[in-house]
Amino acid sequence: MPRIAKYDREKALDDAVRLFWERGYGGASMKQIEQALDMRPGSLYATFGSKDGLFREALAVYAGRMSHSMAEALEASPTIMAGIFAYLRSLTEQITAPDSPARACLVVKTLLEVTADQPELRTLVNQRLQDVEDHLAELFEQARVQGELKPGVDSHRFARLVQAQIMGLRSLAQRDIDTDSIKNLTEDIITALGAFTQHPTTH
Amino acid sequence: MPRIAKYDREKALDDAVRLFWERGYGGASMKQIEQALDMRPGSLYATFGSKDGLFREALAVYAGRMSHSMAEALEASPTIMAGIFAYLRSLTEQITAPDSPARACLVVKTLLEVTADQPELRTLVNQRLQDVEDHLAELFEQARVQGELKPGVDSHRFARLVQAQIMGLRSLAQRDIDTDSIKNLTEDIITALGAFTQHPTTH
DNA sequence: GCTGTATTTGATCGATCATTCAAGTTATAA
DNA sequence: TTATAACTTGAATGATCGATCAAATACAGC
Repeated sequence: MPRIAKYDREKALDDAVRLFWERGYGGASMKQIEQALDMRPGSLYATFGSKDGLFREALAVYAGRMSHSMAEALEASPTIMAGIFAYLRSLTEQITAPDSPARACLVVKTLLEVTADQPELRTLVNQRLQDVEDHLAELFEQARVQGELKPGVDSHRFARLVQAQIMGLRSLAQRDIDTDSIKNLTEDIITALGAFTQHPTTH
Repeated sequence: MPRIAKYDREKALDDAVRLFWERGYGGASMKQIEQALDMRPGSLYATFGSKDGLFREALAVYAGRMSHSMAEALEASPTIMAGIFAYLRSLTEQITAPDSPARACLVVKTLLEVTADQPELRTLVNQRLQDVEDHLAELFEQARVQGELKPGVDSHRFARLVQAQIMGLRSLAQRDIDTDSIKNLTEDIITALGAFTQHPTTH
């Protein structure tokens, strides 16, 4: 059994995430992928099957990191809503970092890029976003029971509102805009969401 | 002086808006443009110069319609904030219409699609979004003076919040999601923005 | 109807797209 | 050391990209 894989799969996927995040699925050519991953076509196709296959794996890595980042913020916070707000602030730090490939979310970029003739990719992206909604909804259901949310707040509906806030924050941050404005926006979003929270426990 | 222009420029641009809105700039090939506009390459290039030129004109038409739609809502409303909320509801109706090419905003789709090697397009899109921010900021400055906004609200900062809300609403609406959820989201966004408004005058 | 010119057509351009694969290289097992 | 299998290389594939242009077409003025 000879020849160990020269290229580190994790390293390659990390480079792929960076490239796809920066340029989008259609905007990243195989030639650019070859350069970014320092792999030749044969190795790429042997390892990932296709550009589509590579993108799927890169998207999974990206989504895993995002959800890990949210989990961290939640663990470090006393309440769920405090954790959500901490996550928004941490996310703002991440995307305003000078080496961030983009500020907008890769999943949302793909959602807005994908067309009807890529049904599998479309389904995949929708599933990722549904998963996030479901995860948020579970959290908010707990928060509701614990009295962190105003009476009558629907957890799934609130989850979609929060998801829309994140999409809006990160899309607006994709504009040529200064960091302070983005941080102010994050604070304003937290304030706006305050319309749905019970106040003693949050902020 | 023979030969009158066979193809109606407005009709052609309308078709171009539909196609670009649905498929994005990179996702629309010249072949598809030829089909959608029922024009052959020579005519297309004689009329619009390039794919880029056609897109710029289509984007201007699109942006003009959006700003017209907002102006309509404002005219029909007693206060500025009521007009903004009416616009959000009208926008929701528009994008959930069965024949809408997409729910997400063409300008935002382009913002998330465009890369560093398209600096003119990037600048163009950023300028459009800055124009919207400036227009909203003027409106909110009026609203502030008229007591529609809570004391201390910064008009430009609030304008960016509202722009982010629209981006978030329309991006989330791009998911495979039912119309009722989108309408609920719109109402929740209006509720959330209530954190910045003086209440007797709005809703 | 004829002439002249603006417009349209459609073949064609070189470049780039994602992908394939035969040949070469390298490391392990015997 | 040799054999073998896994991996890498890079040229080549056909398709499609945006764009060009000579030839055909259609309309206004006479």
